[in-house]
This record gives sequence, structure tokens and C-alpha cells, in this order.
Amino acid sequence: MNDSKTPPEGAHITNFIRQHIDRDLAEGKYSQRRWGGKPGPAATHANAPVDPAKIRTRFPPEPNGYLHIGHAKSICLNFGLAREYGGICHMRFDDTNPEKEEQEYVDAILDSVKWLGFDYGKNDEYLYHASSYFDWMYEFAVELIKHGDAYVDSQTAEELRATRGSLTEHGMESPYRKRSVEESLALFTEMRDGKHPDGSHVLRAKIDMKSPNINMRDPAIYRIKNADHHRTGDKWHIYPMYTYAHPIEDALENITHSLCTLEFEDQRPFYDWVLEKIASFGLLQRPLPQQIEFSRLNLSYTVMSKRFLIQLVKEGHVDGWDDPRMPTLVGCRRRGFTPEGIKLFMERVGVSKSDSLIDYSIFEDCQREVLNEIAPRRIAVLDPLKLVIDNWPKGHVEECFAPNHPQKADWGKRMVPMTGELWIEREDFMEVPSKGYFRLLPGNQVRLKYGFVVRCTGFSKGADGRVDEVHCDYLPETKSGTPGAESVKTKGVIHWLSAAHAHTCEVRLYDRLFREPQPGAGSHTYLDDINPNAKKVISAYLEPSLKEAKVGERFQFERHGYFVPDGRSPKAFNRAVTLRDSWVK
RNA sequence: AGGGGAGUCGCCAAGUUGGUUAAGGCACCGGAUUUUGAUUCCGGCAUUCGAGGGUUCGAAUCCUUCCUCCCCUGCCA
Repeated sequence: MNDSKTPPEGAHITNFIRQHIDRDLAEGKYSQRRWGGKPGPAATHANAPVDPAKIRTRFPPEPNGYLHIGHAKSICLNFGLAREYGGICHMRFDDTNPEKEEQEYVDAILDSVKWLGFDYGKNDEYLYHASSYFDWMYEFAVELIKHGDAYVDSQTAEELRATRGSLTEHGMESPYRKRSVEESLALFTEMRDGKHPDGSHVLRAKIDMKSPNINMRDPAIYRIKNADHHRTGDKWHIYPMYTYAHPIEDALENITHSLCTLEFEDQRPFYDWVLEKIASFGLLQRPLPQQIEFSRLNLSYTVMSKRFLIQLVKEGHVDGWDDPRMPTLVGCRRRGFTPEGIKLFMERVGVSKSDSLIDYSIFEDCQREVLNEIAPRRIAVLDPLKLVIDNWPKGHVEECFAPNHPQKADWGKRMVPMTGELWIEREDFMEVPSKGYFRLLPGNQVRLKYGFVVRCTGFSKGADGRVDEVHCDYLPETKSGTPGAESVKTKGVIHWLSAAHAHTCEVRLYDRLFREPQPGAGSHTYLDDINPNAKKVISAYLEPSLKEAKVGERFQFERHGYFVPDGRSPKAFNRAVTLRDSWVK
């Protein structure tokens, strides 16, 4: 055995959820549970074989918006844990509110989950919908009524609110609480059949109006919505509330560990109440699922709430849900971020129950870490300045060879042509150098990467007083890869592109969407903190080989950062993230 | 007449059946390598666990008082 302090290769840092699962596994808590091959009440599983899945988790989004980085934490946790423990993670749409949900979102969500690298069984075997369980939920509700555990309340929403009490005062019992089982049953049936308008009645669990936990004060479990559902059409006129539906969904699916965020902690007693009641009627298989809460992901320099993201899109602060500045998964994808980087990030920040604010730089760094390994190097000049080599043989083209990756020789090299007129980066020349600057300056020598060493002999300025041309002589014996290359040492190495060979291309330089760590934290709105420079569109010079770049490929533009062809307009490049830069200017 | 959670290095986060030196990562600071001021490598980085008091031979871990922060009064999820 290994020292307990140093987990074996490939092992994960433990956390409270893994410990919880370890304990359950050690006790064999779920080992006798049966699986009838599909979700269902006790009878579905009763005579079936033992569930082959060691654990079952689920990712249960409501299809009412696009997934963002926050969801990725839940996805990585649920799918990751299942994978790790020999379990299965169910992809489940929590579609219990027809008024907010659309198929468009369903498709986008599925797409993002797959993009992250997770699957839910062959032929979508573990793709489920809460709406598929409406019949059972209804049946269970009827049982609750019959057992005196639920009743139809006919108060208005306002009356309900008024009698719920407050944080410090208990609630008051509804006059309908004593309604007979028969009457509630009849009313509930009528509600189901669409005989009552929205809001006229509600089915409530009968628990305790004096409970210090507001969620236990006879919570509503069914409401009337005479609305069409994107999957069930006009079949239903009543829809279950999340608090009632969720535990049932979990139980029907044999979920063992139901992971959710901290704000649902107060809901857990009701989650258990629902399951305990229905199981006591013999309708659900035991042992029951258990809800475990963890803290949601908070990332600095961004916003994650659905309301804000919608506003950013609707008001045109960004160019859509997949704008590369957006923290949505579709945005990340278009930005050039990698699923591996996102997963690395989630593993790195861990999971606990304490509120935290993760610095955005951690996320960027994870992307760099992955991109550094997988991205071939290329040359691009983003802010061009002309460099003229005065002693260059007229018309000569020198073939230079640049490795595709400095640490991976097997990735090969490509040819980059050099001529006497080049584009270099404007910031690689300084007329009056600042302290510690070791690039091009009058009289100084630098290496043109993969080419020759040049000595700066002068420069000229345009009418605007700006340097418009730098002159130099090259040292013919110093070509990279030749024996003379090492004869002259330079501290500075700069990149370049032959003016006659480089092609221009639109490049979008993206940065953080907000300029404040916590947008809207002060007395202002988060919109005031939008970073106006989060998107800068420039025309850059690219090396010839980049003409062939395809969507999905990722490159490092040397000394600049990681760039990808844009998914929507492949003629342009998006910058995912810059390289780290320890040179403090 | 409130309830539910959380407080361990700048940011995360192990450790909590009390046992001697408080994991790890990121950041940061040194130094080496480097034809990316990138990468990589090596070294450094909490006498202290929100605060006080107590129990004990011994406490981040147990008891106690206090402080701070987060969540909860949708027929949303």
C-alpha cells in the first residue's frame, strides 16, 4: 500500500462527496438495489437483477437556457464521479415548467455535454425527461391525498403568501386544510382534466405550518398551468413543482447520490419527506436516493446568473449566446477553450461546501496548460512595423524552417520564407528603450527567430512622428540551424514575416468580459463594469501555412497566445488566451 | 419565532475515530535550461487552523462563549 498521504497515480484528491460515496460503498448501502432496465416505481425493479451500476448520479438541467461554466462543474462532478466509481450518470431534463422550456435549449444542452466529452449511454440509453414521469407523479399525488398527506387548497396565491408566515413567525393553516379526502380527490381530478383556470387551486403537501423550515409549511406540489408542454403537448393541465418532482425523478431512476448546490439544503427535509411517504406506500424501491449539496462555482471577472446572461444577449452587449466573451459553453467553444482545460479547471478548484470565488486567471491558466501541449506553433504579426534589411541580396528568398512545437521534434517543421522586407511587431522596437528592454533598438542585435541575427542600423518616422520603418543589416553566417548560428549570441529573439509572403487576416483579440473582479459589486450595476476592450478586431499578418487552417484546429501564435479559426466566420481567428508574460512593462 | 450552512497561507483545498513536523494545486519569490520575456526544471513559501476560554500528557480536530459570511418567506428551478 502507498503512504496514505500520497495517493497512487491517477487518483483524485478526496473531497466530502467522494468520502460519502466511499462510505456508502463500504457499507454496501446500495448493493442490493435492483434495476429494471428503465426508470420506474418499485414494481419496475422488484424482480429485476441487481443494478450493475455501483452508483447513479444525474445531471438535471431545466431546458430554459444555455449551459455555462457553472453548469460544467455539475457536469464534471456527476459524470466524472459516475465514471470514477463504475457508475452511470443520467442525462435528465427537468422539464416540469412548460412555460419556460424549449426544444432549442434541449438540443444546445445535449450538444455542450457531448462537447465536454461525456455521454449518456449507447443510443442515448440514459437520456431521460422528468416529463416522462408525469403519470407516476400524478399517481403518487393521488396516494398522498388518499393517505391524508396532501390536500387541494383553493386560496389565492396572495392568500397563500400571507399565511405562510415569515422567517420568524410560523404560518397559519389554510381553511381548506381540513377538506375531505374525497373532495380533494375530486378537485384534483378536475384540475388534471383542465376544468379549472390557472391559479384557482393548488395541491399542497400536508406537513406542518409551524415548522421553522419554511419549505415544510405545506408546500405546493402541483399547480394548474393550462399550457402546452414541449414534449407532452396538451395532455396535462397540471404540472408538478420542482420540490416534489425532483426526489421522485431521482427515485424512479435509481439515483443513489443526488448532487445539487447549497441553496437546496433547506429543501432536503422535504426531499426526504416525499420519498419516505411514497416509499411507505410501497411505491418506491429502497434504499432511497440522498441529496448532497456542494457550493456552486463563482468565477471572478464574469457573471453566471441566467438573468444576466439573457440581458447581455438581448440588449446586444455581446453578439449572441456563443459570443466568445460569454461564459457559456458554446461561447467557450467558439473562443477556442478546450473541454480538457475546463475539466482540468474543475478538478483543480475542487468541491466543498464553503462559498468561494475562484480567480479567473486559474481558468485561463488551465486553458494554457492544455493548449500548450496540443497547439502547433505558428507566426503572426498582430501590430506590424516594417523592417528593412539593407544588405539583403535583392530579390532573394531564403527558406527558413520553424519547428511546429519546440518540445516535440516529431511534429516536424514547416518552411517560412524570408526576404529583405519584413513585418515585425511594433512593440519589438523601441527608439528609446525602457529599462531591461532587450529587443530591437538602435545599435542592438536580435535574432529573427528561425532566421538570422540582425543589427539595427537606423529607423525613419512618418509625417505623424511615428516610427514607420526600421533598418538593419543581417549577419549572413548566423542562420538558425547552421554551424554559425551560435557564433553570435543575442538576448532578444523576435518573430517576423516576409512582407511579400504574409497574408492579412481578421483577428479578434478577446479579453475578460468585465473589468471588475465582482461585476456590479459596488453601488452600480454589473453592466457598468463591462470591459469595452473585451473584443478588439484587428487585421494581422499571418504566415503562409495558416491559409490552410480549419475550424477545430488550435494554434499558438508564438509570443502572443492561442488562437483558433472562428466557428462562424472561419476566415477570421479568435484569440482564446494570451501567453503568460513575466515581462512587466 | 426563526431555520439551514460555512469559516485552515493571497486564491482554492486535504486533514475533523484528538497523537507529536498542518497535504497538494494555483499565485508569488529566488535560481537553472530555453532561438517564444512561453514551456520545463530545482528551491522557498501557515510555530498556525475566525476570536476568546476550557478539557487533556497532547487539540485545526472535543466542550464552551463570541464574531463574520452565505442561503431560505415563487402556484421558478
